[in-house]
Amino acid sequence: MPQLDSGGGGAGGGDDLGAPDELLAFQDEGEEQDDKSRDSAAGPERDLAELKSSLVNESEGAAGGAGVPGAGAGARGEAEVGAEALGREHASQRLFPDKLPESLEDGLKAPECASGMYKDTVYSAFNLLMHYPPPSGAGQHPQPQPPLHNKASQPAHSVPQLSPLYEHFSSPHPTPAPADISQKQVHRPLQTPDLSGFYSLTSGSMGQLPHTVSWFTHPSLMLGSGVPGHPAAIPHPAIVPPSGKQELQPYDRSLKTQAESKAEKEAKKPTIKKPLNAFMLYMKEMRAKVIAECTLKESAAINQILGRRWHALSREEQAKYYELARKERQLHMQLYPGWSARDNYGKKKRRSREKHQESNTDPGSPKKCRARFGLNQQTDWCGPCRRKKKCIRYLPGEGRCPSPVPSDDSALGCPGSPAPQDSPSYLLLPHFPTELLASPAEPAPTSPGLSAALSLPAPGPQQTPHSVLQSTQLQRQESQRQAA
DNA sequence: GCGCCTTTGAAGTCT
DNA sequence: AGACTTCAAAGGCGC
Repeated sequence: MPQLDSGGGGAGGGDDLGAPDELLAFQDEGEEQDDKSRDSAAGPERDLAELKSSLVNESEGAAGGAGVPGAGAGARGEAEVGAEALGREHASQRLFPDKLPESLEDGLKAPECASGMYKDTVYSAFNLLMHYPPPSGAGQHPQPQPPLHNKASQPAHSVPQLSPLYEHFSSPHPTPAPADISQKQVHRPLQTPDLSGFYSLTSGSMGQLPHTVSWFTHPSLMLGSGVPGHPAAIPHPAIVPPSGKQELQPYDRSLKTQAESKAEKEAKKPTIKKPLNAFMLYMKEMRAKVIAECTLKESAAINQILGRRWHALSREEQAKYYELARKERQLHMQLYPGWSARDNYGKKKRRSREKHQESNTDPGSPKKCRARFGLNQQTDWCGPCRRKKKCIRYLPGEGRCPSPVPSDDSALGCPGSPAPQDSPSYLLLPHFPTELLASPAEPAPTSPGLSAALSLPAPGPQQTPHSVLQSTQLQRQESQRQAA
């Protein structure tokens, strides 16, 4: 697997957490070609890669011109700009006075400005943590912040694209917490005997983040509950209160047994979210743009588009996000030394293994059906209506799909909209805009930017990012031969 | 109101 | 060790 070039300032850094911040190979058969084209940086394949990038950039540029708020700003909370943004802006101006006005996509567009994103995201934010002066009195008595800007008056592009963690901790007014956060948020660290082990950084981490410590202890960052004033009490974007239930009244609580209350406490523990990976950071940043360009709101479709865009990104562009994600993990690790991803296992979904097994044992389940007909489990819809959830070919009472999927792909498509042979799966979404069904080579006139927004590949053998679908077709043909 | 969808990546678990 | 599973974000949608 290709590793990030150390020269990219990336994963080769000595302070790795051990996580492989590597540019994962694409899942399609164009992987080798992509790698070769990027490695050789010459020839028609290189041109193609540039074309892809230009498509992405073009669409993103169009989005920026359309007044789409900076994706990061869009992904962030709505009303948290104000003094926070100004503070960041000032800090960034101090740090990178020459780059501040440039938007993130500017940094993405221009290879020579590839560091621009770092300036606006990783480094500015990280340096912000390092250098931004804590409020006077070691952060104990902050001066009231006058309302400096509202969002409308704050140019989106002037707001540095900050990753959630950096963004949050660099902000005097962190991501708005739930109104009842003071009642609900009981930090996991506060329930551990060793408070110092969590939000207040260890001595080693303090050495690494000297200025952030006092910043973190800013009273405005404190939770209203828990240990008032304790430096460990820091609201955090990665910390969410337990889903929505009101706490028991004291009287009710008194009725609970100790074990029950303990179990409830466990259940009500706020969840420390996983740090976002590179793709998640990218999605957060770009979602707003895609929504604006494609007038889509369905996240499933958006994510498919973003997934393709992600693959269309150059290694350097992806490296920025890998680096950002790496620093996110690093900071997350410092903030929550004892945290493990396992802590959140089972909290999000009750989609248990038994459920999966049940689904697998269901002869008409989509999974079974796709397997039966050689369809890809991840990308293929099962049946004429392309439903993921239920296999349309499953006939109740018969318990199994009656026949293999015909070779004619139109059988997979809804009437009147046959699925292209290599159509991306997002084109199969039920509510996908019809204009997006236009040929990738000939974008619909009504939405010329959509093709670019989707980063649809130019026709040609070298542009087959959805090899999954192609392999699916091969599998399908194979299954047909076997059936014959 | 919960869970699914959909994406990639990280990390945990299982075999 | 490798395969598999879960969870991060997001918002519409189905049940």
